[in-house]
Amino acid sequence: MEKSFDPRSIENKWYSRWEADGLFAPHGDGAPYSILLPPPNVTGTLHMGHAFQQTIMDALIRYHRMRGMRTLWQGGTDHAGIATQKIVENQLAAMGQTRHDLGREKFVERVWEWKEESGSTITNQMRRLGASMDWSRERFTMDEGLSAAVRRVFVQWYRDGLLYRGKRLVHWDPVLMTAVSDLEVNSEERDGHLWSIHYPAADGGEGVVVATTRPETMLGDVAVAVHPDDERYQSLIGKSVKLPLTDRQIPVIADDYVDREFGTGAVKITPAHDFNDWQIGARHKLQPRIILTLDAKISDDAPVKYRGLDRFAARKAVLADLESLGLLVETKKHKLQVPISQRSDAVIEPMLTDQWFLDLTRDVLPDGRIGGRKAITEPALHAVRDGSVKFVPENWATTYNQWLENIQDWCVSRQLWWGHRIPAWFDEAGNIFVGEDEADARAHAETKPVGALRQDEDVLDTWFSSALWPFSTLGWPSHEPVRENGKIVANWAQDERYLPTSVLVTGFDIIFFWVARMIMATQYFIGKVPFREVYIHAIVRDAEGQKMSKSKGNTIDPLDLIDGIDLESLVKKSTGSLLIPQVREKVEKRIRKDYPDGIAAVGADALRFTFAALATYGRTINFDLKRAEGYKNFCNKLWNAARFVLMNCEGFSVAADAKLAPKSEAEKWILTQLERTLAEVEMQMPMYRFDLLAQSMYEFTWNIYCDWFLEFAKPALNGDDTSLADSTRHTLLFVLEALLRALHPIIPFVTEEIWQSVSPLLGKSAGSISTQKYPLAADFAEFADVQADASVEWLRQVLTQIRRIRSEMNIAPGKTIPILYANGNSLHRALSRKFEAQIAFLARAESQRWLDEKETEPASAAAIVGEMRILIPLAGLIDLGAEKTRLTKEIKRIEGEIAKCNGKLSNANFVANAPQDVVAQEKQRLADFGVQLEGLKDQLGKLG
RNA sequence: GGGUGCUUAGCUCAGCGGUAGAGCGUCGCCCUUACAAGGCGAGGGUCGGGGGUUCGAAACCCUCAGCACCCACCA
Repeated sequence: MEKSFDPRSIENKWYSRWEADGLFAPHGDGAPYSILLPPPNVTGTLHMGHAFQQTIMDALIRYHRMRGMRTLWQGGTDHAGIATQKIVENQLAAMGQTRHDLGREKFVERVWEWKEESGSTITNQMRRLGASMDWSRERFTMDEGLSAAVRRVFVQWYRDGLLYRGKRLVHWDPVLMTAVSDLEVNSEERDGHLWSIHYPAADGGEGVVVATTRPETMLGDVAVAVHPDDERYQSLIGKSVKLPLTDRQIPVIADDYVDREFGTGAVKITPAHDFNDWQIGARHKLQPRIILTLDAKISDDAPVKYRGLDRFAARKAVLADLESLGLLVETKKHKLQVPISQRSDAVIEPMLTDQWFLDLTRDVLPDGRIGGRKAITEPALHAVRDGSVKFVPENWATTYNQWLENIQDWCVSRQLWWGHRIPAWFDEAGNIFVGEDEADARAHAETKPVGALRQDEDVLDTWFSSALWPFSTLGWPSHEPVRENGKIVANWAQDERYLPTSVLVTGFDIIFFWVARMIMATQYFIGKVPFREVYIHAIVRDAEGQKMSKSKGNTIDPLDLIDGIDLESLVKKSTGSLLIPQVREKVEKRIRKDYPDGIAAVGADALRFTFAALATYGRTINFDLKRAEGYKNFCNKLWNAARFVLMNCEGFSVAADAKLAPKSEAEKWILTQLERTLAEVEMQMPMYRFDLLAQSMYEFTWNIYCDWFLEFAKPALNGDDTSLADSTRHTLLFVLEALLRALHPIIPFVTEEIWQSVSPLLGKSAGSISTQKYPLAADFAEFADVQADASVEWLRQVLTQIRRIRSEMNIAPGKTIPILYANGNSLHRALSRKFEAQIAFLARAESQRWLDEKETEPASAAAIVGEMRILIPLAGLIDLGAEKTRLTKEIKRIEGEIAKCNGKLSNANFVANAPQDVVAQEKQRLADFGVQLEGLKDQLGKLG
């Protein structure tokens, strides 16, 4: 083995070998264990959040695979409608083209080309990370099988009366020119104004003053509303007012939606351009007036003067005209919530358009097939309530429930070109025909089509196909095997055993978009929940806690951590896509400050271990490069421990069936510690506590195995007792090999590389460590030895005490010292004899002996372990004053502890009420401290 | 307006009823033949404030303060 661990030289080698050997496909007859990959969008490259999530999934998959389960990690990518279309449109824009220049067919071809490119970038990134996904089953949300599932679902829901088309007010993105769902709209607080406008009465009276934040929409006003009990306006209700800037008169209506305290207590009603006004308009049977075009300009239904003006220009014009008419009563600064499109940052416009909706509020199905209220949402609520689907951490169930309980119908149509074309056709009379294809639509038609049929131009919301991911990827609705390039890639009837999947690993940001919708769709069509557990992980942010985003330039490509990147390349990469010079400058400055030397390569294993260690139950993870560097050192530590073991086992090996027979206390101790660590891992894995799991294994590897056991082994290996040396070799190998298996799910590459060298010495061999069994605590229970554990704990205390004295007394590390023992009992004598070699080696003792009862003690520095005293004679070594100071300080500390113990034990309530073992423990502590204090005081006295 | 979290060492975070912890950073001493990407040792916290429950609270309850995030139609 090389002196230092070099991730680059092993990672590619092992990944291609695993993949070529087909290790990632389901094997064996174990119980199924399956995970669905949340399909990444084909919008470019994976970011740290993906890498984090995929590391967690891969660790789970590898762990359960090694536990002997029939493991499927089903993956693929998502077409990501708007997002992907926008990327390609931006590319066209850079060449001065729009999608309309190409036409729909050519444009979609173009997007497919981009999909291929981005898709392969993504799968390459996943491979570099070590993701052991079953690539033979990779799917894409727009491939043929999945498209068939989309059509089937759409048609079925339509025929069940749950999908309908209607003219409704929807959230409209006037830049992208499409409807979006309410989930795709963010509300942002902006500084705006509240304008008060005077609407004169039609009969020449005073009229009314209305308050609005959107004066331009007054052109579409159809009424003014006041509260029915508002005394100020009683005389106006039922009368008309003149709508300024137009020649129209509109009625004053009464509706208790109006808040009398706000503004003037009178509200203009614009049903076509405001969600609230729409409701009021409907209640009062008012005809909406549309005064905006789809690109948010004033339409031809408004007065000539304003036609064609953009909505913001129109606002200025309207205000100016009102001002000059003396109708603008007041202009006040006002903070308001503005709906912003997540996709384009454009201000959303409520727009009256024809769209398709999934009915999520209807109570009863026409044929009563599912029955009960809310055919789609009720079962989804129920599944979480009765524990069929369990959220981890469980408080996310509250979020999920509240959303579902207040859900609105889902607008599923989008005015885009990239996506699943809606399987609906219109005849020349505007009748709708729905079917999986045109023939099917005709066959199910209730009326005879008038003239030719033409398919709906719109596509489905990208989340529509995502909702079907749990079963569409497994081949549904075809019960025939799905073949691609002659190879069977999925067979529904056979693969149904992978449903429900074992766990969904995802972020809380898509509980509504995706998690809830998968539960709804899968229950509706398959009659099963899609997954038993939903592990909601944290969102990855940068070291300062800022959300990672390309526009901030604080994203990191996981590959740049794995392979490293120099500063100039990093700057170029991070600023390349930034168009605004000021932003680019800022980002560059930040990068030069944060990464003055670029990013050092840490390798995939270290990155993975970092993710595991950061996976707490919290909501955010601040990714810190320093952590990754630390875990790179961890990999190196493991590597070097293995080198040490192999160096000391040259020419040594045992047969596969050779029984381990540990001879020394140290060997029994390390096996006991291993068992304990594995028991912790077994607790933590089902709870998804990767942070604790990583910590347990880190602690065992570094602070137990390396820091202590390897050191204990050295004298044994170099001593005269060859059978002890061989036993030690066996244990070194045995524990290391188990440790490698235990760590493999988190750090697969380095463990594989080392295992290939280590396992043959234990008579094992296999193409890959990943085909080996995961080590369980039970496998090591026979070696657990409480006695040895206690003995070695004693030894560690002795050594720690001596080392501390050496350090505090400034004894040069290389200098050997004489050690005297005093006051011990027969057990201490036995232990000191047993560990003589270890103490000599690890404490650099030139001699060790017990003082006789009557022998006078030389002036010494002393350590107290229980009632035993360890003396290091001062002659020439020790600063007497320093030792006195040290003892005094220690005495003070112990006295403090004793006071605390006494406080508790003298409290009658404590003794009476606390559990017996707690009281006993406290008494023991007091006794121990007492012995120690006595020893320390004695020692201080002896120093004069 | 509803909801969900968070506040513990300089930083990032575990701990969630019985002796305050980890990693990183800091400070000493060491190139000791697995590893200087390392070893040995040290320092550092009235666990956001205030009440309460309890023999005992960082942990449980109440309350206040601050910070996040999510949902929601006040023009």
